[in-house]
Amino acid sequence: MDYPWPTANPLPNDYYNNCAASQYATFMDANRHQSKGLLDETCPVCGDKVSGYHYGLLTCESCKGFFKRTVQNKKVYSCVDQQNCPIDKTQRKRCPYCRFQKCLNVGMKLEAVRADRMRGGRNKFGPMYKRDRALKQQALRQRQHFIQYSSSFPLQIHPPPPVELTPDIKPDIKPDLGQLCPSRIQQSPIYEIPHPPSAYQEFLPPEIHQPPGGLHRPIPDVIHLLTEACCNCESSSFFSCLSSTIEQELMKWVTTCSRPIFVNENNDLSAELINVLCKLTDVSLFKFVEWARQTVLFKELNVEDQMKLLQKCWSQSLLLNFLIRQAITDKCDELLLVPGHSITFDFLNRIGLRKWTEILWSMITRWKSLRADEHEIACLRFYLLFCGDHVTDERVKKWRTDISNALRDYTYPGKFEQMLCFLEHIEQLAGKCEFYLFQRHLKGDVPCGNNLLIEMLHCRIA
DNA sequence: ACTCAAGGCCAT
DNA sequence: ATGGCCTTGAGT
Repeated sequence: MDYPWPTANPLPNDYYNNCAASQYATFMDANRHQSKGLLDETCPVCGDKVSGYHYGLLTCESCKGFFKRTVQNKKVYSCVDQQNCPIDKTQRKRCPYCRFQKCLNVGMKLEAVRADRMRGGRNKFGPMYKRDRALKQQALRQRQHFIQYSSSFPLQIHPPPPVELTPDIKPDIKPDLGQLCPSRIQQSPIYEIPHPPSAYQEFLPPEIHQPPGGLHRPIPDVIHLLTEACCNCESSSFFSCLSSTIEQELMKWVTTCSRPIFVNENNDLSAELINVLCKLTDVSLFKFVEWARQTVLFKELNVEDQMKLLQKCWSQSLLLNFLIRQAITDKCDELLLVPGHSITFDFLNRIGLRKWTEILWSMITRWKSLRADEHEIACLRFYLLFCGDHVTDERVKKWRTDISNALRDYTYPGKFEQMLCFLEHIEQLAGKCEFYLFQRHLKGDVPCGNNLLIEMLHCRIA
């Protein structure tokens, strides 16, 4: 059926029509209405108070009436301006053309207006409303869980302090990754590398004193198995895929923004930077899940158990992978992005990320001091992988015990405890990062495209 | 019997 | 034309 009114839509129609519609509504909802009930929300068209589900989504009473009148009476509007009039509670009457366009753009459904004008009853959207409600409730519960989860940790990742880019640096950020750490910045006398960092000491595991080498015991069979499974998880193909994607994303970002914005007006990571970081995380996450699902032991589990384990460990595993990669590089004053591309800590400090730099630097330093070999790293990877609770398969608990026993037997006395201690710190930091990302997600800073990442943020099990 | 998303009514 | 409130009726 053809409609005479505008149907311009910034997203493909099927984006709204499929189940994505309710997910989108939930996502938008979660952004706008963090701690309120379903009806304490704002209309996606004009921002007025929502009165219920109307024509596909939660809207206010007036936009419901407006949409109904427009469709029923087949009204044709025109815009006297540029067809981009602002629509809010006070100005919604000004331009019906733009108001109706916005109704369509947010996903109000023409087909929910009845041609026969029959009153009462239910339509085909009933199940969608139900599903949407359930998703909102789930999001609300998870958000509350995150808040509890977060408050149980003493450390907070606060926004970094404001650090102005010095005028001589700004024009030098060119669309070339090599330019991210130009030698002039590295040699700048103005900023000191936080060496050693003063903050976040309480966050660190104790100093590790490595005894002389040669204290490892024979390698248990289980460790051989795990080491073999890990040897290709950061293989060249795996890493080059990740590397080129990261490079492309960074390049795209640096070339798109005439001057990259790293922190926003609140001195928090800018939405643009979060956007890039989320894309990188999403790719890393995807690769990690891909590796886990085909790896020894894990692949024997049913999908439900696999999901539970991945939901529990994904952020910790990504952080551990990051630390492992970082330890490979010799430079102690640089953050390795991908092979061949690094950013100096000094540069990160300059762009306002000092607090983040300090945390990462501390973790990297302590990880390096652990001097874990490939067998120990494999054990830690799998130990994290099998740390999830509420798994139906009894073998998971046994595998976890076997791994920790094997690691204890293999390492020299005391190192096993140090490693577990380090994993606890990884868990804390990963939890903080996850919570921070979830908050940014609620603010709408995590782009919809990061499907796996968003799914993980939403599916965190209490 | 109750819910709630449709359409209808009518003061503004 | 708008928008707050009312009526309706299939689904639960």
